[in-house]
Amino acid sequence: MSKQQDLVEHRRREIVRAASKVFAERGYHNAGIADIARELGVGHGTFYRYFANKRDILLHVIDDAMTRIAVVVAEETADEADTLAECRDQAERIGFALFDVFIAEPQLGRLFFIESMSVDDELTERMLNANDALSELTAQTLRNGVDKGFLRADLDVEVAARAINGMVFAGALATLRSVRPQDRRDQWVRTVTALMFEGLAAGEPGAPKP
Amino acid sequence: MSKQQDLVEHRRREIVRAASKVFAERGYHNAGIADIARELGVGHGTFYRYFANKRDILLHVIDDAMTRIAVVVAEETADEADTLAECRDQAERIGFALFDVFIAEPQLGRLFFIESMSVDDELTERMLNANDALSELTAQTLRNGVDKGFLRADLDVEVAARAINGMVFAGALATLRSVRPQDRRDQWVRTVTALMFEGLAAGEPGAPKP
Amino acid sequence: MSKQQDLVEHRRREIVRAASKVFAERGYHNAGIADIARELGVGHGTFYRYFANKRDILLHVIDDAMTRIAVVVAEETADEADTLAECRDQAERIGFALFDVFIAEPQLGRLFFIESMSVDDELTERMLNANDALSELTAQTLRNGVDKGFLRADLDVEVAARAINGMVFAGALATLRSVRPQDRRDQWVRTVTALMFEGLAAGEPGAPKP
Amino acid sequence: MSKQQDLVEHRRREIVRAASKVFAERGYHNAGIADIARELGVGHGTFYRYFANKRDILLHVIDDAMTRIAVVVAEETADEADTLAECRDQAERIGFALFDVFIAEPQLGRLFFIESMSVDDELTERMLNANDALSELTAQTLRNGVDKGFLRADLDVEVAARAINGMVFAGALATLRSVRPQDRRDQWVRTVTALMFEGLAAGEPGAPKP
DNA sequence: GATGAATGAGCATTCATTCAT
DNA sequence: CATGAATGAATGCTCATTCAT
Repeated sequence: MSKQQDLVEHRRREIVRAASKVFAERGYHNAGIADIARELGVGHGTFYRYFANKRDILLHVIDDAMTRIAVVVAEETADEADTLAECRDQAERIGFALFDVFIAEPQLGRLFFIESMSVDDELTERMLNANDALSELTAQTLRNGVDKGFLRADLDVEVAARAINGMVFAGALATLRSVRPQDRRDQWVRTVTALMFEGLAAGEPGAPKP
Repeated sequence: MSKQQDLVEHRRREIVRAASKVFAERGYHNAGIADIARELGVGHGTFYRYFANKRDILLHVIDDAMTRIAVVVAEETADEADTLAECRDQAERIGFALFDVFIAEPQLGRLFFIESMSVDDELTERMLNANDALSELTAQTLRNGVDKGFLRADLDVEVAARAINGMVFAGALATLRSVRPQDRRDQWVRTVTALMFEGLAAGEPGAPKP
Repeated sequence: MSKQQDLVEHRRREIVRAASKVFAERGYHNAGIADIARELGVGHGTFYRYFANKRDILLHVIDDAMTRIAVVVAEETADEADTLAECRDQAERIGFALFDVFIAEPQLGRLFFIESMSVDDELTERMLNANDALSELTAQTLRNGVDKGFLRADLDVEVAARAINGMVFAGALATLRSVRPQDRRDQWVRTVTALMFEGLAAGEPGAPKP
Repeated sequence: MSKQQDLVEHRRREIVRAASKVFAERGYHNAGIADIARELGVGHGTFYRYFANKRDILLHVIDDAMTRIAVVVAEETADEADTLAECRDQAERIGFALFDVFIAEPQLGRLFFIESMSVDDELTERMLNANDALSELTAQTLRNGVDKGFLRADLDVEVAARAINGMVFAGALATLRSVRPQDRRDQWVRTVTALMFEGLAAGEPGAPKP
């Protein structure tokens, strides 16, 4: 009984995995159920035993991707930093972790940023909500820093959070192209962290504030 | 003869404009040639007198979008800043200008970031190249600042440029959702500029560098 | 403009005609859109320019059949008979006319009695309603006869009407099988009319024979 | 061994019973093997141990239905009537018996008249043959009456038999719709019998009434 | 024997593209 | 030049049937 359900769960995961690959490679619209079937070496009728329809598979593919990303971020966001240095370290850790996720599964970026946005309004909305949720995580971290006094008091936390996430996403997208993405990881994370915390300006004492 | 060509060019522009609207509203894959035809009030056979196929129309739609964005950015990037303050002003101007473009044509964001990435590999590649080009523009500006000494000497210019563009894109995407995007413009631009130039850290004298 | 619409109407009729044939020959469920297309010598996409889907075509096929039957029956039912002899004549005329319809289009019987009943509940209901309507026509004729005194006063008009229609349908179904149905027409109509008006019982004095 | 076969026979009957119900409720084409399996609470692979395929099950369902009808009719047709009154009584008995069968199993009508005719030519043919057989039973009864002189000498026995069966079928179909079919039984049988034996014509002297 | 997971033939439907008018 | 009727390739999905367990 439990074995039965394990088997079912295992098969579902296999399908989601294969679909992830195919959707990422060919895109949701250009990929046919037949492609996923071939990828998995099963008959295409088999899908419909595990998922209601093509969109349903994508939904699970996206959920899967989202979960893996959320887990990483949530893990590193759990603890509150008490000093600027801790906060900076935390930011670097999140950066490294996220990069590692996207490097480990090059498909993830495409699924997450592209395919999920081009199917229908409902799914797009869902992704934008997910984006909001991730931004909120970042915002909480920033808010903590503002409250504890080691981040600017006048920071627009929500906007800054979104902007920071935008940098992270740009990094993730950059991995889509580079042949050896891991090489750029340290470079990216360090640069973005520095940009976030110290800004671009050459470090004169007492950098002016608006 | 020249009048002929004007007419043709005018018709082409009309089609591109209508297709922009329809593709942005429904998405490339969900939009049919018939939808664009209806939007324009012409027979759908007419398209094939001006464009080779559906993809070809999208290509021109994207080109059109890209051109409008590039023009704005190039305009503001033309002059070289000589001081940090000038550079900061320039950054703000670019930010405002970009926001204005995306606010004026809410479709633009969707076309540029989403639809253009989910058609086929060739077009995706093209968009990533366009992204590279935009990043290079930003990078030049940064490089100028580094050379003139008012930006950090140790800045990884390429990565920073991409990260900054990522923030800008995040802002553009944010306009996709907000009902009154213009309200958020100043907020965004100021926050991002501050983040870029001064960083998040509360301004102690002599902020530490890595 | 009017010519345009004529063309459309003509095409619709052609499709209904072809579909009638194919549905009658192979049955609704066994017939594919491709079969109808082949019958008509057109591409199967053409259907979907004129009808929403397969069921929609059947609906029109049935409507068409029903109309042709209703017209015949209504025509002959229009006048009220004043004497038994007139009523008998009217019955014979209806019988002949119906037979002629079913003989002329051997498909009609199958479509009307069989295919229309085996698609879905809604359509079945519709056919049973149509049957009710036909029965009501018969019932009116009988009621007229009862009122005028030349039909039994104690006749259960509704039931008798349905029973009579049952005989007519049995005749129509009989044409489905016979190779030369017209040969049986006179036989059937005379026998049924006699049965209706004089009954089976051997002729006691006073019961007129044809 | 005999016990084995009993078990097998029992299972076959269970399946036929369940299939009767499901086919009658949803129609042959709309019913899936899975529906019958669910109805019976067994795995759907089980069917194929007892029947060759879906059509084979229907065949047995129909046979079953036909047998139950034929038994009733044959039972009442066995004895020959010697007088008009006996013949009339016999007709009423058959009518009552048939009605009772269709009332007891509302599914029967649909299976017998509708589903059996819309699967394929071979099965349709078979049903028409069964109809012929039933008509022949009726015809024999009529022939007996003609021979013995209490039915019209000039009766077209074959046609009359079919017409009479048509009335009976119309009654059976009427039960398909009515919510409380038993209420209409006596009405129907009396009206049809009267129609059969005395006709519609107002009673000239000598025409007996029930 | 019983089961139900796997299968793939089969089909309705869509829509970009063509071309006769 | 413009049109839209016609087309058929392409594809998602269903479900009867098989067969390993």
